[in-house]
Amino acid sequence: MKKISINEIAKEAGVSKSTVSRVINNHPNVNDITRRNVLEVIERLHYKPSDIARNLSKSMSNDVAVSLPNIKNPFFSTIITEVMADAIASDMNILLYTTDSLNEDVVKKKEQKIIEMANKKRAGAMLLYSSWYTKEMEEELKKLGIPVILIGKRVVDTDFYQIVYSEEKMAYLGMKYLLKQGYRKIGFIKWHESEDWRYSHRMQGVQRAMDEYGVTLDKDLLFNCGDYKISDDHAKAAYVTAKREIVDNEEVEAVFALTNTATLGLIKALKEADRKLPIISFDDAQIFEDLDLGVTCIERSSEVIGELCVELLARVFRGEQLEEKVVEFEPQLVLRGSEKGIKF
Amino acid sequence: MKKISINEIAKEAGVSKSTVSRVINNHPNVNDITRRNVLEVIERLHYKPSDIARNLSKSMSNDVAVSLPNIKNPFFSTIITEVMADAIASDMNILLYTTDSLNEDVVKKKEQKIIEMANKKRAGAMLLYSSWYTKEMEEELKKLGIPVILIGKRVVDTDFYQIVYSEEKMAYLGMKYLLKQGYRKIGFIKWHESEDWRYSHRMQGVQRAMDEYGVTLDKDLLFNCGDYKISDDHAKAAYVTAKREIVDNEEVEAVFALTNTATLGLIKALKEADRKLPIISFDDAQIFEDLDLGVTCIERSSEVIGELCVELLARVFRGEQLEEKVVEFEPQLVLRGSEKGIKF
DNA sequence: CTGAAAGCGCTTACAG
DNA sequence: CTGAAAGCGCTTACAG
Repeated sequence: MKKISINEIAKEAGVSKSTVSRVINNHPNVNDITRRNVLEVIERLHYKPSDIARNLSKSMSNDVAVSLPNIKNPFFSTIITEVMADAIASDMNILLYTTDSLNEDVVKKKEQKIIEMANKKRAGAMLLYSSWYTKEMEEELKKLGIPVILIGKRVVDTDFYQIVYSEEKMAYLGMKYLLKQGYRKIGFIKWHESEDWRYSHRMQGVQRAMDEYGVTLDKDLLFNCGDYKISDDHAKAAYVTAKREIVDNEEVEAVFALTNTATLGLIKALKEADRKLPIISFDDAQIFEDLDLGVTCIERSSEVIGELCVELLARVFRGEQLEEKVVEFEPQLVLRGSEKGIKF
Repeated sequence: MKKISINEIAKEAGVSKSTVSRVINNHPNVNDITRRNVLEVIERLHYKPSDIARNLSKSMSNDVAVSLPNIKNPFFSTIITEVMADAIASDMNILLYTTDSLNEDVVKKKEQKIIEMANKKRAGAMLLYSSWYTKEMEEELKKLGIPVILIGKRVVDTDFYQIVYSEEKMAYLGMKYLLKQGYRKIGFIKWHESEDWRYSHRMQGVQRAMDEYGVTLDKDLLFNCGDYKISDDHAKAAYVTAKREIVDNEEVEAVFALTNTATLGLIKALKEADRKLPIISFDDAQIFEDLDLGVTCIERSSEVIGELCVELLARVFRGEQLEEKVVEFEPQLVLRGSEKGIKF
């Protein structure tokens, strides 16, 4: 079924398509009665101008490409939700892409494809959270020739806008608190650095806190989930790791889970063994509250980040050049009790 | 920064744009050496053909509009994830829209806007989950003139494809099991029918099971979360409701939570009061497993639904007319222990 | 195997 | 206030 176009409207209304275009775009210089007539025809024929034709002719775009690791993590779904609400209100469309993998190579390959797709779509802006941001990506993104907003850890060598939080500072905050509580044999649930650069930053934060307290890292207390290639499911991998290595480990006095999903897996394992270890979670999760688990965590507010994205996006779409290239967040330690021992 | 177009490539390669177009689209009738030459230029100039120009000229589209209530519910995020993976692999773009509200009027207004946006974008297909599907929506959707796939409860009077599950049957299954266990004073956490049609279907299922057992419904055991307009957050609303009306209610022998999010809130409230009531959840949730809560539920697999969407979408995009307009799912009762009393 | 030309559905100076 | 014409960046018969 063929869509009706501006030509049919023009013919039906007995005017040129220039005029139709003017009324569609609310140009002032249109005779009132002409306008009303055209509007009536548009209404009657259910005509909706094609964004694609319009974008082509104006060489602009009303969609923003959003690339995220996944959408199941509440952190990301919250961001999307915020951005979405504004997008719909502002007549912008969101082209959503997710990579959905923990494998660095897979992710990079997908991201490359995603950038290419956004490119072909001639998106007007791009929002990107990449776990492994590289010089090559920066180059690919630059070729888009559109404003890009990077979310996540700070990238030193970039020309794009950034909404950042310091992974290092977050880990530092959590670790320092545990040390302050007097714990010394602290275990870490993490992935290999090679699997995710974020963990190396987190470990730096841990290290900084230890240095302050004159404590040295005990390699035996680093529990790498990556060692068990069980699943792409973070929680499950952490669960297995905790079950095998932590639950019966008398050494461990407390655990710092370096991911909110890992925290979930850890809790499950501890619960099964009925071991009420003190734990702290890197990142909060709605579910912690829903289930009243009293999980102490280092929080970065995805709502706030979402709002920031909305704001930046709006301005950037208007063609504004922003002064501040980088917006940084202050993470916060939220005490809920689990730092003295998790309850189930 | 102006994007380079097919014209620049043609000029640079010393051929016409027709030829460039042919090599882009892998037409067979191109001289091998011409092709290689053009390819080289394309590579060198980082040329990516514009989807928007191409779509306009071919009067086709490579994006699918997806409209969902929200993206935080695992049921929906799973579906998107499945669809996404396939979309990226097939060079299709997903235009994502969510309504994010529990208010019927708000949702309807947003959906109208969403359909209009998809229309202007000239999307090639649409995937839609609507909590309040109406005749008017059907009409609006028809005007799109594209294949539409409805997910959710069965709509009797529609020409579109449907991927359905029976809410009635699901509720029936859960209720029947509780009755079979011998419970008679069964409480329900639900919303008002007026707030969401799904609940009326669910209550029909409940009724059918009761009829079979010759039991009559006790209105005092219907706990409507909608009565507390606390929050758009299902879990929180259910938590408050349960806390006020269920936790200290000696009458109640078991609870059927008519939403997975409600189940979460209920568990939280029960846990605070340390009341180990038997409960069943309508719908599963990943988190139940992650936390090892042993929640018995009626499950409909979002993975399977996601795969179905992918398959239908692929065929429908190819212009296929499918025989089967409706695909129905069999819900399943998954026993995990909470039907005898929730553990925390 | 290749190019000129028309067309996809809009917008936008330019005349009038 | 309005229309004819060119252009946005592609594709696709139609000739050759």
